[in-house]
Amino acid sequence: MTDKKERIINTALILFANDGYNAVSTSKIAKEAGVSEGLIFKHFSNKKGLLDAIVKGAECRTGEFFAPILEEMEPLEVIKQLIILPFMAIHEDSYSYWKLQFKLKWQEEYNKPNNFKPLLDKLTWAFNELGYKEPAMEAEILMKVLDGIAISILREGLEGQLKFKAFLLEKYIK
Amino acid sequence: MTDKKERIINTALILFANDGYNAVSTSKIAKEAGVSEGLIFKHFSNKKGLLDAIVKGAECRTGEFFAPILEEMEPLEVIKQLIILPFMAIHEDSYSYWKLQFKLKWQEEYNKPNNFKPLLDKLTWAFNELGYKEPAMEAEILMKVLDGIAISILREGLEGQLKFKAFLLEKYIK
Amino acid sequence: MTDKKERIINTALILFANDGYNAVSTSKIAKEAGVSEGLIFKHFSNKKGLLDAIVKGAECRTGEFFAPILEEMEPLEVIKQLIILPFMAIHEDSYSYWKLQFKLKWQEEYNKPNNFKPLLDKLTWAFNELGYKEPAMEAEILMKVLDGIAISILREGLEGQLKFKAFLLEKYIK
Amino acid sequence: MTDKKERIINTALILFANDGYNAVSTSKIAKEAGVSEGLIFKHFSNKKGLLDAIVKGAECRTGEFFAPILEEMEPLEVIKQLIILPFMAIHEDSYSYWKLQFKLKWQEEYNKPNNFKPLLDKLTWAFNELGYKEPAMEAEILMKVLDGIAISILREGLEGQLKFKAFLLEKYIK
DNA sequence: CATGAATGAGCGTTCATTCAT
DNA sequence: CATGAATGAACGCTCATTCAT
Repeated sequence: MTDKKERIINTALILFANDGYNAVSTSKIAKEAGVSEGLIFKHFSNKKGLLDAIVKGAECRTGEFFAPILEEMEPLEVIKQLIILPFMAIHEDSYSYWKLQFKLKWQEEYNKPNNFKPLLDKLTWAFNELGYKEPAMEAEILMKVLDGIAISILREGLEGQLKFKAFLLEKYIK
Repeated sequence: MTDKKERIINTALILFANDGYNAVSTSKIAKEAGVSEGLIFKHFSNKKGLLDAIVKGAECRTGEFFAPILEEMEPLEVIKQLIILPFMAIHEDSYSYWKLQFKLKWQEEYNKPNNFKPLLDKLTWAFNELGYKEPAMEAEILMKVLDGIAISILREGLEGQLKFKAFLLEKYIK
Repeated sequence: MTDKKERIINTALILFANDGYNAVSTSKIAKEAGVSEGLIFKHFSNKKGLLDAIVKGAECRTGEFFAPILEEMEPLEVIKQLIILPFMAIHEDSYSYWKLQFKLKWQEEYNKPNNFKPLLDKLTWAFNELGYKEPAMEAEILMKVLDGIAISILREGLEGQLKFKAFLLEKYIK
Repeated sequence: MTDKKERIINTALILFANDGYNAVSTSKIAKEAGVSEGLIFKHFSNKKGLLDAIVKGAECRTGEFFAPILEEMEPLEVIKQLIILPFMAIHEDSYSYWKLQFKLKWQEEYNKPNNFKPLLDKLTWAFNELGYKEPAMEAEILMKVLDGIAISILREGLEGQLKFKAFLLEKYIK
């Protein structure tokens, strides 16, 4: 991957995450990245192709966070690691990746397969192992909470949400 | 309010909710509403002004749903009514209002003050009345769950989420 | 039809006829016509739509030349009028219309139905009435000659071809 | 001539003939020919230079068809061979050469000297030898017919035009 | 109140061409 | 000889907005 191609991806990621895919023009990306506009299309064919390349790259990075949880065989540890996931994963480096991810959810036309399904299944398994009466529903509820926390972190920063880490760990892990 | 002005608002609401504010052109709104494009600007001066008018109208309607909860003085009843709120509020008539509301949350440029703050405060009060140890945090958590449910209803329909109503009522009301 | 709309059509006709449809940009048409580029698309939706409007207009004008021939019931008169047709029809006013017509023939993608078929049929009828052995072939041959003359007129002017009028009339009408 | 250079010429010829010079991009030629786009400019400096190379090559090939006619000293044989020329020359191998040739006639900017002038002169000579009253005009008329036949062959295939071969031979050779 | 002709800036994209390797 | 990254100008087209009527 050439330097300029990488600069396009990085610039576009940040701009897309901040302003939304539609609101960012390819000319702005090019200008910001210090590249000619045509180069974007040489490398990615489309504006959409550029987005795809970004998302694919992001999936690799987020996958790294998911893998250890999916492999964990201790139910309580699964729940614990899932609770602390949003607090660990959304740091400076990957902030834009996550923000883009959540923004795209509201972009009807960009219907990528649900990224979080494997985590939900694992969580259901954990609740089941622990003898919860309604493991599937417990899992979905906790996921909604963590989703909400992630959204708040992305919008208002980490600090305001940190209190929930201890609270949820206490509630679910005791 | 003239007939045509109202038609513009109603048409734009539906289009904005479905396709997003940026993706809908004023020309499409005019065509769909059966009015001239110029009329939109006579009435609302801006495309943004049209959005503001819609949001203001929406706030009135959603406020009607919030009022009885805010006036309720029985803590358990507050929680109960809040839990069933997303299942009651998001029906055909107001579906577009809510969808637009949630979509706008992700448009950075449209940063209206948090609509749900009064509800959150009331919920905190209720949990406090009921002797919960961390009423503020309990309230925020429940709000995040309900937020997540509302989002799912808007994206996938009511049916898949109905199960959570009973589950949450059982959990919080016993 | 507004003044500007008409100016767009007239300007585009001349440019298309001279330089070819693909070689003329909408921005050039707008500039030459003294109009904003956007207006072209307001009136004709497409660049292609503009071409269609021109061709439709041209068909009316060329139809006026064809009608009297198609109604003529005297075989010799049919042939005579057809021979003099290219010399009469391609004058200053309609020069661009014909040039465009012939140019579009080589534009594979623009496959309009054969305009000259009715004339060919009438000519075949005339040759048949006059007792020619192979009226269909005689008609096609004469049409090819007249086609060739029209092409030469469009490319090199009327003068060089005028001699053929007398020659052909002598040959076919005696 | 290197293999790749030849591949560029052959590919471009076919593409130009089918889609027209302007409609074919250098990138498409490169892709289709399996070479890098830069190589086209190394060899021909311009897109126009590539076209020139093709046309020059084509002139050699078409010249091979003209030579025997120009050398023929029997008037009737000249006419006969000229009549059958379009039916002989436009076969699979050289189809694209002729199609391109005729297409370029309508590109104003590509005004190459009339290729067919020597043939016309020879034909005039032949008609003169045979005692025709207006040999020059007879020659031009027959050339226009053959031109029209060539065009029809290129656009609709050989079959529909074959009938004219016998008809014209009968008419001119008896 | 309402229309619709008209605009100008910007969009995503294509293209012929250059140049370092 | 050959590549392919890179460019800049132009393209067809969309858009929010203005204004005379």
